[in-house]
Amino acid sequence: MKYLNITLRHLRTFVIVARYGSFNKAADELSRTQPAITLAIKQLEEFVGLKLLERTTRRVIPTAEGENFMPVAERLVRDFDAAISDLKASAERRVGNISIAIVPSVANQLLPPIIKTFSTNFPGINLLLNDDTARAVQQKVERNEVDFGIGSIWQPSSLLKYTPLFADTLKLVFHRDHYLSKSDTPVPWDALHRETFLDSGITKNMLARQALGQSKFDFPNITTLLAMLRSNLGVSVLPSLAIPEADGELRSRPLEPSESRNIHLITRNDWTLSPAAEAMIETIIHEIPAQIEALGLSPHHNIEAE
Amino acid sequence: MKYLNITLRHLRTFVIVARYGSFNKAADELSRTQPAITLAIKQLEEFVGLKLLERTTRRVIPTAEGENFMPVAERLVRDFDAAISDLKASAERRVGNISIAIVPSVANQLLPPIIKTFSTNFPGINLLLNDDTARAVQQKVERNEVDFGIGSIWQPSSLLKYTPLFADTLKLVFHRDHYLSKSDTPVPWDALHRETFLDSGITKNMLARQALGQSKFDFPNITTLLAMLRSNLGVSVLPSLAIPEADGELRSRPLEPSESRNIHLITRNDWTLSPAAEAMIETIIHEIPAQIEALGLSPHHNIEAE
DNA sequence: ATAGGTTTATAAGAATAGATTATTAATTTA
DNA sequence: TAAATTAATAATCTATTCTTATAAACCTAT
Repeated sequence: MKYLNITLRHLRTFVIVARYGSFNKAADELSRTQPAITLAIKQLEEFVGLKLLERTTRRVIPTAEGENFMPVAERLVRDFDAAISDLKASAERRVGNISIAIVPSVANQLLPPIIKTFSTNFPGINLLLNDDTARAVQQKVERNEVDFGIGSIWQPSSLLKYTPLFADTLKLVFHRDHYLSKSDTPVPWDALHRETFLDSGITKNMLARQALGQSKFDFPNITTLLAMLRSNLGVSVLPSLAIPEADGELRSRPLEPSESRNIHLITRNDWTLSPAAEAMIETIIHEIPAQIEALGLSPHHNIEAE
Repeated sequence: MKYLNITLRHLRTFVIVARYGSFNKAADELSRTQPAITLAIKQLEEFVGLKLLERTTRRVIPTAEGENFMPVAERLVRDFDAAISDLKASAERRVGNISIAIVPSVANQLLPPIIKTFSTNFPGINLLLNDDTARAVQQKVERNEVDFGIGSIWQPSSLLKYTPLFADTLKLVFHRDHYLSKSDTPVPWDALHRETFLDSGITKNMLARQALGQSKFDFPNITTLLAMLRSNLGVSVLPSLAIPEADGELRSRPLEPSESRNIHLITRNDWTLSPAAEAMIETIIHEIPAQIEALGLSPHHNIEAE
């Protein structure tokens, strides 16, 4: 025995021996043999330089110091076990915290039922939802401010991994009094040149954008844009999720050729997700088909980056 | 790796690695090699089923769970170390409680300066002094009510260990008006037959007692006995420690042959003393010579039991 | 781009601690 | 006084936990 290391096992042994008042019973309880117990107690006593258990072949009782040390040792053992089992609990996804960055359209229309499912399945997990623009979503994931993001691709980054979730079809939106609302057939993109086009944060960075030329109006905030549309200032192109479903004033028509914004799950390449976050992602991927079905969206296509 | 046991060493390793952000630095700090650290972290992570440290070859940072676990692990390590070092501190006699059973004569005359020395050397130790008769001292030690006793031997017991400390010489005591006070030469024991002998708890159980025959007076309480002597009722034999030093009314003469009461340290055979008690005993044994010198007593002789 | 240096991971071997079996010594109980 | 129970000891074996050596991954600088 060179340099002895005292471990929790020594304390655990001590506690059990003191509790049972017997080396044999303790050995039994701990599924070890009696000499192993003798050794452990001996090591502990030698290390601290104190006799902790007074023992004859017939009786084992703690010395004064042993008596004092009992509750301390018990607490240490308990605390340790509790800490490890807490850690395991979080590994088993029973507890945890998740923060998600997400674009508002998805957050508002698609996510609520998914969150409901998730929170009944994992009641111990706290969820923090940040809605933000596609750009901010990407940045927050890059900076590790959130566990993962949901949104479209702002600028592809090698730091990030994009997992396509579904495609949000772009539609032309306008006021019900607008002349376009007379029909609901697909509108060719060219037709937009004739319209007052209201640009949004969403369309500003898209492929089809080039076809539109420069627009006079630019509303990064969706709510403002919708207000403009409601006052029939012009037309805009929006992903269907961003169009309020039950808005009596607004109408929309498909575009020709059909174009869509792909919504991705955005994670960091080099980062391991917490089990809680992983569980959330599993739920999302599992529930998405039912939701896009319900909202009449298509699965993803036209994937820009993988 | 069969069934893995997580120990504090794993937590300690984790804490250091997380703190330094480096396996190599941690290995250095812990005086182990880097692969040992890798293994320990791997074991911990496998056991709890969680990645706690996100590591590339360049950087080591805790995951969300690792971050949460850090303060917990740190506290466990700290608490453990504190508990062990407290235990060692008590082994180093810095704290403790001692209770002693002691005969009043020793307690009053011999012990005060010793206690003073002790309490300056070990300020953290509490002392409880029970004065009692020699018989009660012995009983209290037997029953483990005190850490040890100091007194004469009442009835030798195999349970107890007697360590002679010094010999308290018996003297003949009487009033200054008594005719014996005319001289101060040794008095033969035979001479006592002619005197009214006042028996005490102390002399009642002694060897020389037989020489005295049956006495008419029996005062188990020393104070009463002294009062009787002061009223010149008769003479008595007392160990010198029991004779008040500055009592103008009383006188004493040595006995011939000289007889003495041996004062012992009394401990239980089968019991380990607390370090505090052991320190006290060491002080007593160390200080006794100076004290018996000061009081003019002799070292022990005539040892009845060993 | 590439080479060099730094860092963690892996594999194999050695060292050490811990466990077990068998036995002894001691103490209580009948 | 004998039997039974219990802790201590000794010797052997097992398994964990180190170390050495090497590889793979990644950043930095030229």
